[in-house]
Amino acid sequence: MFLKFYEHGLTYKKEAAVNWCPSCHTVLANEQVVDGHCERCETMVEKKKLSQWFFKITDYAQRLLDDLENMPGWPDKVKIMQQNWIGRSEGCQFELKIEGHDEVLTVFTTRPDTIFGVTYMVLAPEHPLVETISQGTAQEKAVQDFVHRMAFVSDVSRTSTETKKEGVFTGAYAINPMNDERIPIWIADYVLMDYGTGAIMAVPAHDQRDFEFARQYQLPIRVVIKGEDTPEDGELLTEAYEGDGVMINSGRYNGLSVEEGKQQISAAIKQMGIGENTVNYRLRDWLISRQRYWGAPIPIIYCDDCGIVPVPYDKLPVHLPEDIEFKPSRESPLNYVKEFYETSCPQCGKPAHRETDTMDTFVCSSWYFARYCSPHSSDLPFTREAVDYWMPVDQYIGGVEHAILHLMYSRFFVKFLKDINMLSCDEPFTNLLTQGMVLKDGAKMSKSKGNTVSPEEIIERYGADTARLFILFAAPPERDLEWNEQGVEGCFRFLNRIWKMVSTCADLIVDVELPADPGAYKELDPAAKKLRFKTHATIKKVSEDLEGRFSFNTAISFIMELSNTINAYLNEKELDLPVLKEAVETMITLLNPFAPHISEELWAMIGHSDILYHQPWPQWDENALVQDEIEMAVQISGKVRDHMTIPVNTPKEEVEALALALPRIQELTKDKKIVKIIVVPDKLVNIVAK
RNA sequence: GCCGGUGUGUCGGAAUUGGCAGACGAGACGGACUCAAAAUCCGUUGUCCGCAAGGACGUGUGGGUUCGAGUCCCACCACCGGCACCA
Repeated sequence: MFLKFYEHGLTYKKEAAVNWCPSCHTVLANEQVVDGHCERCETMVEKKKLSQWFFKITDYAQRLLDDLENMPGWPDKVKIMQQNWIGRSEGCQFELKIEGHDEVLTVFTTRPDTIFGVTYMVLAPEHPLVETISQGTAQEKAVQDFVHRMAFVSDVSRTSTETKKEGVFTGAYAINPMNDERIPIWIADYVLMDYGTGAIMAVPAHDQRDFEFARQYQLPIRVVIKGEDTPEDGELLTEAYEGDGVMINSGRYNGLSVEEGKQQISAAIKQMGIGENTVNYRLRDWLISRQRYWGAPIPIIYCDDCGIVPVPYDKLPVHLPEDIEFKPSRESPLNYVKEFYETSCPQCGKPAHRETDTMDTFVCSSWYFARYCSPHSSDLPFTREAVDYWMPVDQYIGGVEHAILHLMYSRFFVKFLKDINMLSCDEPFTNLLTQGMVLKDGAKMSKSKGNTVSPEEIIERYGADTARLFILFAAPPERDLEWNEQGVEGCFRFLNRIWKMVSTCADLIVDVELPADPGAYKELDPAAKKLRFKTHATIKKVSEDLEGRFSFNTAISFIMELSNTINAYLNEKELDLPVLKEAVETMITLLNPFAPHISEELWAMIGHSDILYHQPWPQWDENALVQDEIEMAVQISGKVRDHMTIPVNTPKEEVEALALALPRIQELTKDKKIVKIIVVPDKLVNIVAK
């Protein structure tokens, strides 16, 4: 995989200030840094300049974004998180001349309409022009000090909105291409080198960050967009005005709206040949090097003569040495394994050395599902035929914590694999369910918090069926679930009740033959008919809840209801044994996915010698769901006042008449005028009376 | 700050399309069984008024649409999650 990306120019090595976790002793991708802390061990990450391997995921930014539109099977939450992470923004990139220098300064802005409001420029401290333009000015020393200091400030504190912005004048000036004004060039911590061009035009009147900086360093603030009640004098502003309005102080563009201004000024910039409309993404390339032992080796050899040489395909895979020693330095032990490290150059044959960094484990998890489709393929990672048959995955289940890690990396991989013709789907996972976590005392179970519940203990005490039943019953799958001992107890009791109930009636039904033709159930006494209705209503509800809805908790509650109904039926004087048997069998069968062990036992107990798991899922009989009579609610002006039991499909007029004839309704409406009557067939009737 | 999501009894949660809110489970209370306890079984359990029949109120708050709103619309509050100096 790595070589494929490499061949297509999507893998590159570059020196950059990267995220370094001092505790894990490795670098991390942007996605693995949460609030400035390491995703794994929560240590504060540092910045370190290192030469590292990257995957060019940014080349796929637009497609990763666009295709989210066609993924109805994914939760919006996850799609929005990916959208934000990719962070597309449209704007205009253009060049400015620097007074007294040949170099030009390139900036990116989403607000070209505010170009007449530029009162200073800002470069990131790491910007390559910083040294050149400050050289020989009175500011040179101050600039050097500032740049030096910034190199040691962590990204977290630098990019925090809380910390005060800091900057220093470079001594140089740029020329505003629209009005030839001289604009001082500053450097400041609030501009980031790795976004856009690392340089901005500052418009303090219409950008809050620029506004704060300008106020702090007494830089001028010029209003160029007039909102409804905003002052025209920048000195009177209390905060930047970022809303819509009419352009002012902008020469021949005065009077235009923000939208018109954006278009016309970027058109002018393009015409002048100094810039064009561009799109920027917040998404950065994926840093995949790791200084860990565990991980796929990066198949690269460094040769003094040939440089970077990929390991040839016939020498793959590169195996990790197993005879290794972990040193307390926590450096990757691969650096000390000569047999691994030392090798020869595949091109010239001279002694060379291997890359000792390994790949981020997310690389491997980005395509394992394709490998799963053809696990036995030995010469290829997977065969085209197998992936085309199985992929994409119909239903994927995982935690939300992977929303912008695994789930985006995998999408990137699949798109690339499609591009190089290794598979033919656009997306890896058609439907996604983000399941919740199991919590104890309101927190994620973890050893360090000491709030774990050991599965062995639960299984020992209640059995695996109870544990499974509780987990599925306590909350819908996408929600977090609080582990509750009493709830577990409740599920255990439920299974015990069923066991007892089936035990007591097994003798009654064990030899009963169920009629093959459902028509045989026609003549039933009311109690039996009710039970049969419940049986089939339960089949329907449980089937519907499992299919697509994944509503396991409600499915289980319906089975509990059926069990309660059967239990009540057993008190009847006359039992209809086929109906009873059908109900009991159905209950056991529906319970099978949730409590496989006990349901198999019960299945055997009522006389079956085959395995329940092999039985087909029960089908409901629509005829059993047809009721003769139905209870309707009778409302007066939206409030339920009475009920009546009437035949189903009673015509509207009759329902109205019956409702009005009820003594209670007569009583309550006798002094009132009936305005109108609404009948919802077989549900309720609402009499509007004044 | 921006963008999402959620808000229902004592608790976990139902209510799938605007149609009887609180299914199912837990907890609590009362009763049966027991010398007693546990387990089990039966009953009650949204709040308030009432001996009762019944009534009033009730899905975060305030308003709106509708014969009818937990569900739709507007504003606000609280909590959770994501992003956060991205120009």
